[in-house]
Amino acid sequence: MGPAQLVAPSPWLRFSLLPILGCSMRATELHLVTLRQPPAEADIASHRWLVRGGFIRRVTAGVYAYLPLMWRVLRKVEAIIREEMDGTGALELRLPALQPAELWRRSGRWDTYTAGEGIMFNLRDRQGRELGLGPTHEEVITTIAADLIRSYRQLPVSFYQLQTKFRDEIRPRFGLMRGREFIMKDAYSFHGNEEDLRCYYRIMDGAYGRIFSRCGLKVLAVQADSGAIGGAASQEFMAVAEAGEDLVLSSGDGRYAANQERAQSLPSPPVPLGVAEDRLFATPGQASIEAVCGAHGLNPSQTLKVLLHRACFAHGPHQPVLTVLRGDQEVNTVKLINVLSSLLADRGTLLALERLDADALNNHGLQLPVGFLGPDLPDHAIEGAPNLMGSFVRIVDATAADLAGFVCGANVVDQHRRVPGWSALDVSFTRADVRAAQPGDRCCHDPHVVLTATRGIEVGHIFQLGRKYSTALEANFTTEGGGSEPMWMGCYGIGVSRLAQAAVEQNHDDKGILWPLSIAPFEVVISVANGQEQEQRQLAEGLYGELGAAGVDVLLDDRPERAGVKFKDADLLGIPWRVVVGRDAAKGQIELKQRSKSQALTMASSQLLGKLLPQLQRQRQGMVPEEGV
RNA sequence: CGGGGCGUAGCGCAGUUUGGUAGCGCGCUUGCUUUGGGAGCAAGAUGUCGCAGGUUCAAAUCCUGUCGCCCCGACCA
Repeated sequence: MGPAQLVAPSPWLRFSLLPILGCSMRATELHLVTLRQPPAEADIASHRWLVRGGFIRRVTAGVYAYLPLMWRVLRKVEAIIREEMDGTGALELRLPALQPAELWRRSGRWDTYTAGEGIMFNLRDRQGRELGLGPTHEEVITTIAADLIRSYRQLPVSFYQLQTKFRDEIRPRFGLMRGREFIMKDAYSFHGNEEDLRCYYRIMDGAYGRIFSRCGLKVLAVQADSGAIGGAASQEFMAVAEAGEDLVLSSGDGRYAANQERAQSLPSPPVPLGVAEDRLFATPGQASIEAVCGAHGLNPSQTLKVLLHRACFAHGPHQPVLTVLRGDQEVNTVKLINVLSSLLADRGTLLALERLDADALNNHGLQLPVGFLGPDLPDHAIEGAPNLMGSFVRIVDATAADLAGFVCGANVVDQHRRVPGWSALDVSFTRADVRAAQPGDRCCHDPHVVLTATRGIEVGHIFQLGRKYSTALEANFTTEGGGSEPMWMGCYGIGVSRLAQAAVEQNHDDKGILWPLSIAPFEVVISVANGQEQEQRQLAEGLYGELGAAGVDVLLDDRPERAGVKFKDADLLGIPWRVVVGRDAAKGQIELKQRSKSQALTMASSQLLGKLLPQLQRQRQGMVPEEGV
């Protein structure tokens, strides 16, 4: 029979009796459900801890419920984002998630996002109208801007929203890292000229740096590919983490960092190969570069690698593509897609690029000497294949094009060929950079510096879109001179829910999460070691009231659990500061401990606020606490 | 979409090969004891064994289909 029952006979009554204490809360009211065992669904640390700590629950593949603890974290992240966005002059609004296909057809993205990548959830309503759930909002905001903005006098303007986004990911994974429904901050800016866009882009760049740093994340800003969204300059913000899905290549001198999709580097020089005359030689069963090199004492850089692809465009037949790289290089499909897109711009959007390996060729009804292909593979080799029309688009990477003599396949099984130079081959190529930069490659800006690899989680991406969408959607404004021009646009995204999980990925140990204070669900937890002791309860209640009144987000762990359980849970939840009210409560003494430290500090309870508040102030501004606490 | 794996209590799992009353640990409920790092004892509750067909006297177990989930790959502001 606890005293609580005397005060509040109905569990609902207590709400009307609650004093207003900021965002403080009692564990008995929080509906805290932690798991002792790691869930089977989770594969990476941050996912495991978020589920074990009772922050999130999976509803279906790639779709999560944010439980009250997580919601507190997300609200704090959002608050930081709002402050920084408002600081750039951006205006918050909220756009619909449900969008008409018509808008996406006007920008030309409906097919890419539904038929092509298939990333947009789409549906027909009862009248047969086609709709999509927004994976991004360029179309809607551009239409609105076109409606609102008439004159250069109204520019520039920037809108942002915090909203649920939908993407039908082929393989959702890692909890909130790659979900099919997630929270995103997206901002869109409109400008009268390109210089103004560039200027605001730099302002956003700065705001992004502050947002991530205030959220306690270690983030690398890297050059990025613009992808399906289009546009010119673009930069990604990568939270450094082993579990990250992206590979970042950066130079030790800090002057260059790029997503591997985009990264450029100097290839290693090839081992020279003098070829006196063009001749065939037998390579029985040697269908790989390694096999040929091993058997004939060659270096891979003395050979050519030939890859076949099938490019599916929105208009026109499927295009066969033949790509040549130096034997020691790998293709970068993102670069290849970009090259093909611009080369065949009249075919519309490139919907898919399928690699034609031996199996795929078989499925297309073709028998080619795979493993023995040469750059001069004749066009008639693919005649009769129902899904491949016309002649090859032939692309040669610079590394291959620059070779004087080389070894390549002879287009005959078990035959390779020594070729004295490209002039010996009677075919023409488009020269392009389609090779993947690799860690260890020399940097373009300084050949003495090599690229190193870091894995990262993309938590933000900013783009200078230019006038792609404003042109397609006729978002024009009247210029000072009285003419009419499409507006210049930028867009700026932050994966809010992903950011929160990235923070966990960067800040955990074997006991649980270590939230950065600025986004922790609570700043302080008061653990009552033994809730049956009158002195402990009273002292804890007093401190709870004081901290709450001082504007601290404090959790009072008043559950009827043993001390060990409360300590384990406090560590699991990752609350940055813990106040233990325990055996010395009768003497008015308490313990103060940081989640990240093993040492606790014993002090009189009257000293707590004086010690703690200045430290909290520092940490809220993104600084580390002083030593000795 | 290709390859692999898994669906049994709230969570983690055994049982499936060889068909025969549905189990273990944690959690949950009640009581007593305990009370500073996930307590002890005792008593208890909880399952359409993912779903639908089929085989059989009998199916968690065998067969067929189907749905869902996880991992690898492909893919991906």
